[in-house]
Amino acid sequence: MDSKIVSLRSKLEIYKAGSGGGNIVDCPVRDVIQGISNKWSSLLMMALAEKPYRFGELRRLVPDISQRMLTQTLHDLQRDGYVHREVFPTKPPSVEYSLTDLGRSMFGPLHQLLQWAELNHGAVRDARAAFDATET
Amino acid sequence: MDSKIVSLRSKLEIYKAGSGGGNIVDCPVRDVIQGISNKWSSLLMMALAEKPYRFGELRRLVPDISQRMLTQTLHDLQRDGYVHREVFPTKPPSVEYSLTDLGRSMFGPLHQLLQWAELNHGAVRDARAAFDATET
DNA sequence: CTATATGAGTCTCAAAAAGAGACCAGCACT
DNA sequence: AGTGCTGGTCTCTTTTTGAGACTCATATAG
Repeated sequence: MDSKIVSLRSKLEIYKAGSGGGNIVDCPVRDVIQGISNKWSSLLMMALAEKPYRFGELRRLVPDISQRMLTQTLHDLQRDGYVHREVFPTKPPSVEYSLTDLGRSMFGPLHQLLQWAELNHGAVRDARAAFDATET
Repeated sequence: MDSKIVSLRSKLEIYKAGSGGGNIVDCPVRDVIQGISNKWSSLLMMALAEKPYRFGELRRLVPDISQRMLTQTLHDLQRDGYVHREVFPTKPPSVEYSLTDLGRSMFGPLHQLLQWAELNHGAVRDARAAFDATET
C-alpha cells in the first residue's frame, strides 16, 4: 500500500517541479476524475452496473434527479465512453443505457470506493456529529 | 450502531420492488460519496496522502483553486473525519492539514480509482474525441 | 371524436454553488 | 513607513443546478 502512495508522490513531485513541462492543472488524472466526481455520475454508474436501464426507469430509480441533470449526466458519461446509448424504434421510442467495457472497467475501482462508503458510513456520520458538536 | 447495512444491490432491488422499506434517496452510500465526489476533494486527498501540507502550500500546489473553495473543501473534509487541522503558534500562525486514519483508509480505494484514471486517460480522451466527431 | 397518457427529452426561469478578487489581523524585516 | 508573510473572510459576478412547463407522435379510454 505504501508503494502505491509512493508512485503517486512522484507524480506530484513531477507536476510541482514542472515549470516548463507538466502542470498539475493539466494532470490527466484530474481530467478523468472530474468527469465522474460529480453529484450524479457515480450513482448512475452504480445503477447501470446492475443492469441496463431505460431513461424513465433511471428517473424513477433516482427520484431526486431532475430530468435535465439525468439527460446531461448520461450524455457526459456517454461522451467519456462509459455508457452506451441505444434507441429502440418502439412506438413511443425507448432508449436504453448500458455500461460499455470501459465503463465496467472503471466501475471496478469505483465499486471498491462505494463499498468503503457502505462499510464506513457509521464512522463518517460520527465524525460529522463530533465536529458539529465542538463547533457549536 | 448501524445494524441495517444492506448491500448496494439489494438497495436497488428493494427500490424496484416498490416496497416501503428502503429508499435510494437516503442511501448511506450516497451520503458518504457525495462528500467526496466534488471538484476538489479527491485532488486534496491526493495531495495530503503524500504528506501533510499547510494552507498556503496547498494553494500553491493547486493553483487554480480559489482560497474560498480551498477553505471550504478542507473544512468539509475535516468535518467528515478525513482530515486533521492543526494550528501552530508560529509568529504568523501556520495551519497544517494532514490525513486522519479514516482519511488514509478512504484513500486506499480512492487511490485505486486514481490509478485507473491514470492508466485509462488515453481511452477516455479517445472516446471523447470520437463522440465529438460523430456529434458534429 | 375528444381526452388523456406515455417516453424521452428540451426550454425557461429561479436558486444555489463556485470563482475572482479585495480586505483583515498581527508581526517581522527594510 | 512601507512591504510581505500567515490563513483566512466578505462581497460581487458568473456558472451550474433545480423545478417545472412544453413538445411530438402515437395509443388507449370514454
